[in-house]
Amino acid sequence: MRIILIYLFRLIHYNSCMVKNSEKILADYNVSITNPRVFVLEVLLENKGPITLDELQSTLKNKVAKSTLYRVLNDLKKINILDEFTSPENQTVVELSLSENDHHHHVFCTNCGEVEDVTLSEVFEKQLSAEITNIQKTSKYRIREHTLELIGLCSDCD
Amino acid sequence: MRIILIYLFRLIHYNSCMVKNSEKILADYNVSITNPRVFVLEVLLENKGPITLDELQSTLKNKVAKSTLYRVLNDLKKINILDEFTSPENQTVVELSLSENDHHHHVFCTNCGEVEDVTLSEVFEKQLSAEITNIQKTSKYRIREHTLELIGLCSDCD
DNA sequence: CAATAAATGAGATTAAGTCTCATTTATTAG
DNA sequence: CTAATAAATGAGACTTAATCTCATTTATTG
Repeated sequence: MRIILIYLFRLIHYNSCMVKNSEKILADYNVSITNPRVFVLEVLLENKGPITLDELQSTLKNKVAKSTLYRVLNDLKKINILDEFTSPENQTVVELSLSENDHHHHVFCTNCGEVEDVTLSEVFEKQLSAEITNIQKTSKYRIREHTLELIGLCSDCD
Repeated sequence: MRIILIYLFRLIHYNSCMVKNSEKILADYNVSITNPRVFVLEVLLENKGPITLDELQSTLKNKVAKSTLYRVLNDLKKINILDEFTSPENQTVVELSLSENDHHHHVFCTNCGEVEDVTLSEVFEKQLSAEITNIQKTSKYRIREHTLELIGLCSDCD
């Protein structure tokens, strides 16, 4: 019983923190605090990492209308705290990017579609920058960004 | 006049080669040789590199029905000579991959949507393999493939 | 060349994402 | 706090890329 109470307490505490965070984020970016925005942000914060739109939608089913979900995601993209990309299996994936300096990449499971963040070593990112500098010398492109996608199987599907 | 004739000769020669190549490819893969398949392959061969579906479609307009174009592309994917991917601007891009050993990457123009192939230096691909090996040690994913996307502006849009 | 199987074209269908508009919710001035 | 105004939402219509259906055409095989 005691364990259950502790668990419940933690759960409530945890969730209220998420709500607080969500509201703070919206306030910080001068975006009005509304239920749908808080709900979406909560899920994105709790998830901690990239999430497929399918998963996001089914999590929020009956809480946020489809049109509103897409609108909220576009709001978050506009204030530059949401990344959106397409998986190799053509699923739309979405991820909060709250801090400037969290450059990272993604690894995809080709079977179940799960995605996770991957951070490359500093040494390697430097090697990569050097390579890009070299490529620019002979390329007609001015390169501003890069993304490395790793593709494989997660332990569940392997 | 002579120059024009030489040009025309080259053009005809070039095009007939493409047709030949297209038919040979289809024959090699035991796929029956039909007009739509030859038309699509010709465009992909002439283009020499990645091409957006929009561009492919407008090039083939009135020659191949939309449903057939998609079917032919799926045929080529099935025999494993066509790669398909999505650009950062959400355009579908398609590219022939005829030889096994032409591992390469892509650079995208965020303005006009143009895409080109990029080949990384051998040294850097080795550094990349090493980094992936390291990542695997602590990751729950078994990594089978990787793609590096470079994003920027082409000289026309810069 | 005839019979059979495969591929095509035209348009219907599906599903992700956007748009519209009447209603609800948030913000602001008093 | 309340009324007036502005912004956001929900429900469902609309758009568009991609797939599917089926009658017709084209390729293949005997």
